[in-house]
Amino acid sequence: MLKLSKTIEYALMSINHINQCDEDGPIPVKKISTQHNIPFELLAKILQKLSKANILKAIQGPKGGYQLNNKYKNLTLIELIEILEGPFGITDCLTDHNCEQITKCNIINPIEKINSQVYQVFNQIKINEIT
Amino acid sequence: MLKLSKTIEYALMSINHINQCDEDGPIPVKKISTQHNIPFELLAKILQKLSKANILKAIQGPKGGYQLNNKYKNLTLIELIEILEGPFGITDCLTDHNCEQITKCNIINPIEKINSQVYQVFNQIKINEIT
DNA sequence: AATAAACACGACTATAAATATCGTATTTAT
DNA sequence: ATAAATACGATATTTATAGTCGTGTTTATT
Repeated sequence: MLKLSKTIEYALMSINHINQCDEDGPIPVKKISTQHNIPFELLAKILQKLSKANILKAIQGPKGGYQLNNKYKNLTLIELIEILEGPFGITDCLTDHNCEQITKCNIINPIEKINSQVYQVFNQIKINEIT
Repeated sequence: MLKLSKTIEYALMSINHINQCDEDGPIPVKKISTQHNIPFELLAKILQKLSKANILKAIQGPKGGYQLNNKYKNLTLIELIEILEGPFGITDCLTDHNCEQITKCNIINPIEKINSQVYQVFNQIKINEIT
């Protein structure tokens, strides 16, 4: 509970990997997946999402791979999470509105307080600064 | 991902319920579970844990139920989480140390930073104050 | 003493979300 | 033309959470 998903971990590892790479050329998924022991197909999909969100730039064909886009420099943790997993919320009722307890819920206020505090923390964390 | 578990939600609802109850006598699980549409057996277990941790006081026999203990007044969210779910950590590697990526992990520092920030937030949240 | 209303608790099952795999298509450097 | 790469929907597997069941214990009330 309250775990960062593997998806987020793999994304952070990849961004960090690409960022710290000496070579200038694009980095293929294969390199990242073997070096960090991440399932290839799974990682491929994650990087595709980041590419669609313009965090990474995809280059196809031989000698292709992924590069960091400028947009990455301002990327916050909350943005990364929402790109990969949709709207952020520490309970389902904050994003989905299908709650068994809704009629007699007596903790919606505390939940919202906690949620906004976590949101704030993640909103202040820049991927650029922590990796 | 990064969801508060139902366990925590149910615990918060119960504490809040007991706290706001007009009657002075102990509140039986049954009342809380029916009023908030929470599975009885599940809730029973949660309250048993809180009782073992001296957050609640259990009173057995007819007219029994649960009352708040004084300890509840200083209870933080992080304590509640750890009572009900064990050591807090936003990744398994921070608590379990069985990680597939351990040899080539390049994000342990960022992970630890994020973890300690969330920990701090939860450590400052007093259940007493938000409910 | 008998009864019934409550808590105590280990073992088990079900469900949903996360994780991982598979198959096929597309792009492009050489 | 070929091979190395991304693109992506569909499916399968795994895991953690959520929920159920059965049995036992305590104690107020009669």
